[in-house]
Amino acid sequence: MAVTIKDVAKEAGVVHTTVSRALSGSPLISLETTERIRRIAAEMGYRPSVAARSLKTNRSQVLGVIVSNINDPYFSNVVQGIENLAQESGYSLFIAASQRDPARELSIVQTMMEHRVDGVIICSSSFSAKQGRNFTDYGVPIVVINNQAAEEYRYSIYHDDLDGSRQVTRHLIELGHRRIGYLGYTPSGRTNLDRLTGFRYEMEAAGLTVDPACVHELTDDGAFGGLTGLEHFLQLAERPTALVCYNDMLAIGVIRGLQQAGIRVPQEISVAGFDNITFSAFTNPPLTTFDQPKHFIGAEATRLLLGLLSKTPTAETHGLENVRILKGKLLVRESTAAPSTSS
Amino acid sequence: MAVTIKDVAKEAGVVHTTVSRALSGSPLISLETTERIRRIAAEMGYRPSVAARSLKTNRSQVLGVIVSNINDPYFSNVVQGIENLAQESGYSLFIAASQRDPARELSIVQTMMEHRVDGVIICSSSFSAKQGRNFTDYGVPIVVINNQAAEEYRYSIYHDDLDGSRQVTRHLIELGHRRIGYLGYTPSGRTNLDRLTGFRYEMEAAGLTVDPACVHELTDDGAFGGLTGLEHFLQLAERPTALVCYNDMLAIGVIRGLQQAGIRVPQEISVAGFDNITFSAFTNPPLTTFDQPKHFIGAEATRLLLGLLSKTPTAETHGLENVRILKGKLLVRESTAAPSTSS
DNA sequence: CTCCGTTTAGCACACGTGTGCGCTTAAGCA
DNA sequence: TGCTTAAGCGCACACGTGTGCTAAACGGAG
Repeated sequence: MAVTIKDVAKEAGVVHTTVSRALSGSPLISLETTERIRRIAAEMGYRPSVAARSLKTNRSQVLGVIVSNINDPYFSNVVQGIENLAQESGYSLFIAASQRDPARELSIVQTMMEHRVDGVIICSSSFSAKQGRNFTDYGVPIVVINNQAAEEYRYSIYHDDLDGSRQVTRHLIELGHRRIGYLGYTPSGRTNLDRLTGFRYEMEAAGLTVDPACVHELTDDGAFGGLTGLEHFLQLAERPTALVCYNDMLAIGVIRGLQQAGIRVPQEISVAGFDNITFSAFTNPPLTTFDQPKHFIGAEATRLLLGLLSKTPTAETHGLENVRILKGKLLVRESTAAPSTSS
Repeated sequence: MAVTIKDVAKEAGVVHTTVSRALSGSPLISLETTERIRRIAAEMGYRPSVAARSLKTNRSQVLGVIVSNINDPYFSNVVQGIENLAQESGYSLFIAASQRDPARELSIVQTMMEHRVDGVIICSSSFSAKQGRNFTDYGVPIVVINNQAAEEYRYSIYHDDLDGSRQVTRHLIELGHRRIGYLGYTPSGRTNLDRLTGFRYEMEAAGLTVDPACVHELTDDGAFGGLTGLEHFLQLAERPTALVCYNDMLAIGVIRGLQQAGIRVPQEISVAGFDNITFSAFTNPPLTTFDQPKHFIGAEATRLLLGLLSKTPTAETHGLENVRILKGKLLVRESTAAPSTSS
């Protein structure tokens, strides 16, 4: 079908071996022959078959990327970071969405194994560690991003959610809020836990108590989750004057819900998000949030993975940081303000 | 490294061909042998090498997906539709972002050719037709989604932008608007042109003239583009009372800009978007837009491509629709209303 | 008991590429 | 001229899988 190395060889009047060496720049072939063969190969539009090559070399030049959901502004930012670096380095990307469905996770792992991906980046907080083990058992290196099963994996990139959540909470406290609520999302596991812990930590540090009724957790992320989550807080006899949300999508839903209820943000209630997705700069009012370096996280994960690949499997991976924790920064916009004095 | 078909054969005490036939369910092998071999293969955790297989069969079980930008809510919706169907059908996805950069487009095409993808879905309005020809020249089928170079490709899925834009415009006219502006995005080519044409068509049908100053086009999409685009309209001596935006992202930027300028939406000016991305239900006010069936578009493109693959290349592709035009529906929310009587 | 048909499994080769090793040719030197 | 050496290139094989053809085993019929 396509033009092979043998076709090029025939055209150049040499054997395919010589072509192979010429294209890879082997010193065994004279410079002029190399030049000539390369020219002919280019003219014929020769493209090596990765399939055949990977059969010999055991390298597919493909990285697997597993996300929960492609259609999520947070992940697509991270994936873009991965893609940029991978493409520069000559790697292609298999992207698959697990949808947090175990059957689908299994299917993804099997397919990626069959394709002999060189490495995997798991960018899904809830991906089962058992499935991950399938990769490592076969010598396929894995880097995880913000995964809940921290200890199960050797190489990982994390965002310092605890620190971030503390900064957000402290910001609200410094504005004068005393009764602050937290709206969480349990399926993300550790990530949610860290953010909740940061919230609690800072509240206690300020000598404030956290009313159990002021911590509400959902199993639905996304803006619609924010709408339903808000109802809980509105029903409270004593409403909080500020809300810390697990992520921006929830916060966006909360703000929308408050507007529908005729409650002004931030005059009557302050709302803070987390992640800084593109849209959070365009809500009304613009959302105060914590800017997570999403693109950079993706790039760092890729860099770590490529580093693992360049070493021989047996060599000591000394010098590579196995776990990196990245920090973001607080982004104060207009959805947070001092509480009204009347309360 | 991994367990091969020969390892299984040795374990089962047969030759590798027998294993190959047993796994593919060939009638040449007795039922009991087949069962036994399958059990052993499963126990050993055997996973066939797609690389080796595709060498023989010339099928890689991989589809290439090319988008302009992964980090775009419109595309990620479409890609999710593609991914769902592809995974069901046992295909994996190579996803690459062109970033509207010709050098990067070339690199993507070459890489995908090297991996011998079975088919390609181009979901980037501006992808160069010259690059596309590279695929078809080598017999790799292509399906394009909303591409600007309609005629260059044989198989394509389109959204009826002309119809959609007419519906949006008519909606505004019926509300009583007479002076309506259009904010476009030229790099998307045909898509933008269709939406502009639909706008003009409906204006003329209502006997309204389109002031050239009321048509403004950008080379930057995204919400920030909306902010800068709005400035043009605010500087006009006679401002339009309604704005039709090329997409939701622009509209979101426009709404934000209007709020910053202290102009009320929709009381003083109505704003409409296009695409119905998730976020447009959560702007303030919620955005009137045209709901494009993004997920379905992706699924249809995949279905078309899989259909092409199931036929032999020489067979007549009779019965397959080469071009499908899908329709969406108008979604009236709260960012549009009758113009104030004072104007 | 032999012959033939049927079922089952093995042999050999091919796909496109990379690599160790050996062969040919020319040049250098005595 | 004959020998050594190096340069340049080809031969053969391997990677893991699929397929056409062939060989063996078995059973039934004459």
